Amino acid sequence: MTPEPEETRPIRLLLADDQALVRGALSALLSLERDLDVVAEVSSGDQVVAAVREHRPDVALLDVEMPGMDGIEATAAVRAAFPDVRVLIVTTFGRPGFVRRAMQAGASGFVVKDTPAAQLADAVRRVHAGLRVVDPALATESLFAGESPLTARETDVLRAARGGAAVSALARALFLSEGTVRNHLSAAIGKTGAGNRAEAVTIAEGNGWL
Amino acid sequence: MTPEPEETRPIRLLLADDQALVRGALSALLSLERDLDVVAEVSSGDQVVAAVREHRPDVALLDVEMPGMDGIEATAAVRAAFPDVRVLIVTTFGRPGFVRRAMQAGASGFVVKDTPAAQLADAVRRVHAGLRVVDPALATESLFAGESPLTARETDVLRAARGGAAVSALARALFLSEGTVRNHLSAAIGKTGAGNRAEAVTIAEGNGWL
DNA sequence: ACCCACCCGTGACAAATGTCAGCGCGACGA
DNA sequence: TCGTCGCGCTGACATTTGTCACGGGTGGGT
Repeated sequence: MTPEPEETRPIRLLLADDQALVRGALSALLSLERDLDVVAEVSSGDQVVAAVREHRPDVALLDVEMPGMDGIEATAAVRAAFPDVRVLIVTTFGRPGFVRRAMQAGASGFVVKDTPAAQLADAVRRVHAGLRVVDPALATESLFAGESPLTARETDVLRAARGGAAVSALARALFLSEGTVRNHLSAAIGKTGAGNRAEAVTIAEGNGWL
Repeated sequence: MTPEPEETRPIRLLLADDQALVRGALSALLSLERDLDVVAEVSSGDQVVAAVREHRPDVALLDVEMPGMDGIEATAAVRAAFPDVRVLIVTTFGRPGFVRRAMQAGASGFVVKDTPAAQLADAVRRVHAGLRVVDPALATESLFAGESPLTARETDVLRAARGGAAVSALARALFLSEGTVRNHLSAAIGKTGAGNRAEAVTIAEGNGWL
C-alpha cells in the first residue's frame, strides 16, 4: 500500500475510454478517494491532448482500445506536448506487445481491467509519485514475447487481412500486386509460426503486434 | 426520467462481470444512488445462481462476455430457478443476435456499455418496475437481423474455425470427415453471404450467431 | 406413409492460397 | 564501397479450400 498523502492538494485526473458506462463508473470509483479529483473525461484518443491542455491533469488514465487515435498513440502525443503529465494505461487485454509499446511511448503504468478495483487508486498514486506500475505477471510475459518480428508492410497486410478478405481485395486496397500480397502474407505466416493467414492473424493479435 | 421512489426499501442488486475493475467501478457508480443497494458481486456466470440464492437480489446485472457460463445462459438459469428476479444484460457489443437471445432467455433489459453512465441506474429502476429496457436503435436492428440461419453443426464448425485451423485439424477435433467439414463450412459461407471461412466467421460473430 | 430438414459421407472439379526462386530498386550501416 | 535488408514484382508449383452432385441415415411433422 502506498502511504496516503496527508495534506497535499488532490491528484488531478483525466479519463479516456470510449465506453461511456465504464468511463462514468471509473469516475465514480475514483471520486470516492479523497485525494483524487477527476477533472476531465473524454471518449476518444483524439480529444486527449486538447483536454490535457485545457484541464492540466497530473495523471491521464487512457484505455488502449479507442476509436481514432488509440491509447498508445495518445500517450506519445501527450508526453510530447506535456512531459510532466504521467500516463497510466488501462486495457481489457493483457497483450504482451501492448505493454512494451505503451512503455516505449512514455507511459508510466499499465493496468489490466481484471485487477481488483481497490488497486486502481493506488496505481494512480504510485504513478503520480513517479513510480512505474506494471502487473508483475504481465511484465515478465512481455519480456518473453519480444518486439514484433513483422516488418511494417507485413503488419499492414496482415492487419488488412483480419476481416477475411481475399488476396485480390487486399491487393486492390493496398495498391499492391497480388503476388506481393501473397509474399508478405507468406512471410508473416512463417514468422508467426502459423499455418495460414487466419492463424497468423490470431497469433499476431494475441501478442499485440497488430 | 423515472420518478424517484420516495420511501420504499432500496432495490437489491447483483453484479456479474469478469473484469474486476469494471465490476468494482459499476458497484461504486450504482452505490451512489440512494435507492440502489449492491448486495453481491461475482466474476463468472457459474456463480450467479448460487449468489442469487444466497443474497436474493431484486435485479441481476449480467455481462454477456464471461468465462464459463455466459450472460445469456446465466439469465436462463436464474429465471428458471427464481422467476421474480429481473435480469438486466450489460455488454460491450451491440450484436443484434445477443439482444434477441437475451430476451428469449428471459432478460428484461439490454444495455450497451457505451450508454451514458447516468442512464444505468434508471434502467435498473425501470427493470425493477417490470418494464423492458432496450436501446431503441439496437431494438430495431435486432428485428432486421433475425434468428441465426446456421444449423447446430454449422455453428459448431464455424466456431471451431475461428482461430484459423485447417480443415484437417477441424475434422480431427470434431470427429468428422474432412469432406463433411468442408460441406458445413461451405453451407455457412453461403448462408452468411461471405466469400470464405474467415469472412463467414466475422459476419457470424458480428451478428451474435456464434 | 410421406415429406422434409438435418446430419454424415464420397468423389471430382475449379479457384484460391501458400511457397519458392529470382530480379531490380533504394536506404542504411560497416 | 560493399553487404544487408526491406520493398515490390514475376512466374511456377503443390496444397488447400470451396463448390457441387450424389447417396444413405435419422427424426419430426402432417
